[in-house]
Amino acid sequence: MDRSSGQTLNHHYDGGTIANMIDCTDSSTSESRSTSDDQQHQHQHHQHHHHHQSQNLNSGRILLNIPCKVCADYSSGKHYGVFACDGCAGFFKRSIRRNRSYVCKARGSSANRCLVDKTHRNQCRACRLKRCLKEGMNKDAVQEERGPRNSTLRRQVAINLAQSNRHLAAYSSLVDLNSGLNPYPSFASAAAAASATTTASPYISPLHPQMTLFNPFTSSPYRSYESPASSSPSSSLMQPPLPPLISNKEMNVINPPPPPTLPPPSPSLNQNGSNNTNDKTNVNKLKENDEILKMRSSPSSPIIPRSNNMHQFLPTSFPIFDPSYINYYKHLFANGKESSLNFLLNLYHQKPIIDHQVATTSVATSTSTISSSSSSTNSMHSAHSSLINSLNNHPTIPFYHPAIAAYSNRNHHHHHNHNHSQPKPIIPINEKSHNPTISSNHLSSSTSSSLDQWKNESNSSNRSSSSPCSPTPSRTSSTISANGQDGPPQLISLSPPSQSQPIAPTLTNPFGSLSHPFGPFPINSPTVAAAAAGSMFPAHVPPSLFANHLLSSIFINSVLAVHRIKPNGIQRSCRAIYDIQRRLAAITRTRELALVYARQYLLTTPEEILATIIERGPQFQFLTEQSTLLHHSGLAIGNACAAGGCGSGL
Amino acid sequence: MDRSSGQTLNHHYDGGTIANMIDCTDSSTSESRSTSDDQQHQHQHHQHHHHHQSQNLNSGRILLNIPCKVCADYSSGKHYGVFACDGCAGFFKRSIRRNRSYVCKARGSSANRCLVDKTHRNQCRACRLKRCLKEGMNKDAVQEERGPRNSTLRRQVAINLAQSNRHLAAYSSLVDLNSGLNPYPSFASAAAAASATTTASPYISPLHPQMTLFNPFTSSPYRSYESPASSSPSSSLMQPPLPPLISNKEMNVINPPPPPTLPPPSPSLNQNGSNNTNDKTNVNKLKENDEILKMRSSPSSPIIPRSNNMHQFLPTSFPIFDPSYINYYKHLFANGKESSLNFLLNLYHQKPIIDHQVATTSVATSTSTISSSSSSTNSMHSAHSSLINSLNNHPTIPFYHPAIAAYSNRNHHHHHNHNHSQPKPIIPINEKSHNPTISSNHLSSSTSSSLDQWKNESNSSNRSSSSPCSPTPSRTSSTISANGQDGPPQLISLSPPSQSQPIAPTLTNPFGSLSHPFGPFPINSPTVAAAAAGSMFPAHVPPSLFANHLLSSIFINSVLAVHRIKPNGIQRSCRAIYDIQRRLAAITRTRELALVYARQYLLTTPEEILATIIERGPQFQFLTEQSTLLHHSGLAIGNACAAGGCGSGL
DNA sequence: ATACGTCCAACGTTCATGTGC
DNA sequence: CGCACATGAACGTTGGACGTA
Ligand SMILES: [Zn+2]
Ligand SMILES: [Zn+2]
Ligand SMILES: [Zn+2]
Ligand SMILES: [Zn+2]
Repeated sequence: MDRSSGQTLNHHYDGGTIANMIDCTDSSTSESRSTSDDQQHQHQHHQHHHHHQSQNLNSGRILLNIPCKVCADYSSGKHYGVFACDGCAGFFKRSIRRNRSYVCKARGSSANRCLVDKTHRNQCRACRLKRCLKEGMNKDAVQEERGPRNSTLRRQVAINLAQSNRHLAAYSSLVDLNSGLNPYPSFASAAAAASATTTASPYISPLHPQMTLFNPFTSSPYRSYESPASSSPSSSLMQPPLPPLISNKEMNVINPPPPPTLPPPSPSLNQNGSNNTNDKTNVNKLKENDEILKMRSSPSSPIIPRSNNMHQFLPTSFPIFDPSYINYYKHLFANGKESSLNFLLNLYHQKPIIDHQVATTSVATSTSTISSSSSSTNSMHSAHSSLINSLNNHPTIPFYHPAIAAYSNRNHHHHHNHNHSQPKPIIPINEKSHNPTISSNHLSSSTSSSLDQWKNESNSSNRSSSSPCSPTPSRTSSTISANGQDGPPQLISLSPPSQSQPIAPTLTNPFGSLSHPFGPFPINSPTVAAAAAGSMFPAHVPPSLFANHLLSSIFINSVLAVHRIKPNGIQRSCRAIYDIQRRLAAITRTRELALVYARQYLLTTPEEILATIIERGPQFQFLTEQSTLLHHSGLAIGNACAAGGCGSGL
Repeated sequence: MDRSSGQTLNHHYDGGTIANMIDCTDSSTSESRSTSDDQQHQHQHHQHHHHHQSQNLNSGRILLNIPCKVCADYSSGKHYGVFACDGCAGFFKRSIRRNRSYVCKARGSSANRCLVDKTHRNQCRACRLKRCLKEGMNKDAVQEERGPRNSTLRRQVAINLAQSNRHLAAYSSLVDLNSGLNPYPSFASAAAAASATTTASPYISPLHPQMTLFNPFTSSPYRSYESPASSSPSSSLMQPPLPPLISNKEMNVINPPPPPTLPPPSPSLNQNGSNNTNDKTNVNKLKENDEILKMRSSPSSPIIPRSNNMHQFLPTSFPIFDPSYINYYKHLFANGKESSLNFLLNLYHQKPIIDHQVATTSVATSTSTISSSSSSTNSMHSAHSSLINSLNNHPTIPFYHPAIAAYSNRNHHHHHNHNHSQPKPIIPINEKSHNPTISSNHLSSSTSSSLDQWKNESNSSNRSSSSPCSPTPSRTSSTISANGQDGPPQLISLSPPSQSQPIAPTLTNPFGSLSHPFGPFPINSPTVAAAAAGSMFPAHVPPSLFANHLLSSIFINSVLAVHRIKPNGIQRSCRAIYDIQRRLAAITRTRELALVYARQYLLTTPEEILATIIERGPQFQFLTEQSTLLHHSGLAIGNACAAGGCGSGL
């Protein structure tokens, strides 16, 4: 086993030959550690009773009090046989794996004797590596490189479609096909369609380079609500600096570097440049080269000039499902990954039935104070403006975001000189709001074997003759009536419809729910973060994609209310999402990655999402720790999947 | 370290056929091995050359000469139906359990044809999994995730104990100590008190041996509601066999084998018996011997005759906290298990203030159809009977249990001949019920620095002079009024107080909440399991002890409503818990371990818990389990503890 | 004993950031 | 400045050790 080759063993177990041998090799410094292994063993056991390990305050990272044998930094455990810090471990791994050989630049008597400590360890690679080897780091413990964890996306879709095809066939056998239109198109055709346009994604299209501090999604109507974060330090509390809201990767997508910088594909790999020193670099170059070739050879990827009109490259329609089959969609989402695959595929490959008749999502309290664009042709954007509206005005919106909790626990991370002697109260939040899209009124249909069980009962009467995916909704203005309840349709049932309780500005809401005591600008209210921090669990978040992420959840549920979205709508939605992100980020001082994912959900083709889901499962990448967390708890698989992530497709 | 054993193994097999084969394949890596191991290898190889199975010297690991059918490494026996190594077995388990799907990165003709052997098995997970399946590994043999082991739970408690001192110190500096009574007893004194009576628990006291199929907690008043599971096969569905509800361990506690079987402590360890074949057994024997010695030498552990009167050995009082500081307790619970340990300590070591005036927990719908013993002297039991009552009657109880979800996902696992061709509907549940103990009406107090912020505002007027842990509640009959709301006190606010909506027997609950369409006997209703299966998330479970386990959570919250419990109450509570367990187990066909833990919580004294901690404390105090748990989680410590712990105090 | 399980140290990758050219 | 590469903190994975029925 590779692992077994750890030097560790030698040092620890034999106490004799090998350790002595190694110690003999480096007699100069080994005095402090020739006793080292055995004595250190004793020492460590002794230390166990004291402060053997110290935890980083800001993260789950554990650092031991044992110093790195190379640089005397805090080690994070044994690496390659010795106690070493992460940096030295990584350095050793990279050096060994790439077969690097460094040369000390020092001359004279100080040659090869550079000081290697925490602050100087990067000064001389040669001496650092020498020190690593001298301290006994085991080359053989460096394993071979493994494959990438997630792959380049679109290519692999077609590979796995056959499997999904069988899966879907089981469903399609249950479907009562009328009008000859298969509501579940076979994956073979889907694969063909996908492969036809593969790697030709126009969504990786450039925009105008803009100020990074402003909303990159062109002129937002919400800009008037932007808090001048940099201009006005009027807030009473000194706040940590706002992190960048958009990652470099996303910024490269929406606002890429100058397009003609694609290097010409190298005809020969060995001529790739002067700094290729080994094979591995060549392999990487090969991959890059392949990518470049693909992008070049893709039939429909011209060199797109910079433009603000990103939407011209978006798909012309983005059909969403029939709300009368909302229960079936819920089932698909609840069933985990493979079903959401079908969901996404159906979502993309079906023709929109409700062609130009776009549902307008009506919110209970639909006086949009923000949106100037709640036009009926853009229901997605309307949903999002209502989302922001709710976020601003409504007292009972479930206000959970993990970053907020993280914020209140880590908020003084960057500012050690603040007074944080008193612990922040962690206050649970009792939420009263419910998402109607996950209400359950279909318990009785569990025994029926056809897809009719998934029909929304309130709408099934006038839709029984239509195909599940080609319905004509009876009323287009209310797309979600999850409870089968008559009355005003609600996108997000944030409150009792009549609002019998006035919104108390104080905190003693008799409903017990979190009230937003601020106005429409909740940015600098510290109570929000403190309050939301107590909500450890997402309250009524459906077990779907975007679970655990409230705002993404709201987003995805608002998507369910949309029948179509046009490119313009996608852009506007991104704008809205960015606005939400900025508001939240102003509170939490984090990047609010969930909303980045929400944008990516919009800006990514379903094929891309599909490929990612195939590879990673429906989880946020940064949330997989939760599944690890749940791995230790007693939850079952489905729960772990749902609770652990179920995040955005990308 | 332990890992070194792997290397040893590889080397000592090198002379064999398989090793030669492997060495031929990857000569590069084997050549680079240190020469120091070669001698060892020769030696061991000679030793074990002709044995079919060999055991590593350093561990009990046994490797066979049969190669892994997947990667040709040495197998350690059959895993999931085929001979496989540990790595492939674990990989298969993880992949199946997490429902992963991988995509081979290879292109062209070599796609999905990656070499899978010992050294390359980690290069392509897709091909590895494919190979696993091809070789016949059985997906169905992968079981569900189990809960954390008891030892893990103990260690976590130990870790949290170490932290709680600091945590509590931060609070105690803020506490205005009046009457000279430190409301936070130092852990040193607590430890001393615990160690004084350590392992002398009279609670490990025998009972009458009873039928295992009946409730071992004597005659339950709920027995009339028991479904004659074995006698009446009247249920339409053939159900899988009910697992044993009580582990052998627990049964030994409550109903032990004949008591005088305590063996005399062996004076010499080397004479321990004939079946000690190695050191490991001797070590275990040493531990056992030590235990026996301790039990014998404990001053107050007489040989207790079998008796039904277990309660005579229970503590006479079981004081619970002041409800006026309920918010503080909530905070403690929200902060994770470290705080809940304080909870336990405070809970036990404080004198009951409300001495004989036991609070009666009144439930909103308090017409107990089950309990014949809702006497005022047993509030704990009353809480539990109301729990059962709610479980039976109430439509809006958050009905989540991981085992239920697990059941519906795999319910036909053991019975292949059932028809399960149609997929089970997974139906999300929209829950309306809220746990009042985690309601938040204390947002405004986040900036106050004293413990007064934790005071329940509705009760704080007449309690401001009392110590946080020694209050005199103003009204004893309503212990929890979490919202600061006047009106009927609610233990678990399962419904709107006035019940404006009649409980609809159908499924079209306008509230969108899960209704129990069955009567008071929900045992054989398949819709319950199906419906509850959709509830992936515990709705409003506080992030406390027993998080993720609804019923335990309800239990622990009901504890908050109890000021005292008498031995009789503990027994009756165990009865009630068992009843709940049986009902749930009838649905889920699992053992419902969470409720076993709940009983242990009752039957174990805080001294026992503490003694275990102290006993193991120095050993585990600085271990890295928590770090590993937290290492991958972006959550802060408290959250991770709360989310990952979810266990009973023991 | 076998074959499930969990646990966790020590591997791995990923990617924002830093640094030198 | 941009580019290319190195760095290391933060997660994810693996498999040997050990618990349990
Ligand atoms: Zn170092
Ligand atoms: Zn140097
Ligand atoms: Zn194998
Ligand atoms: Zn492959």
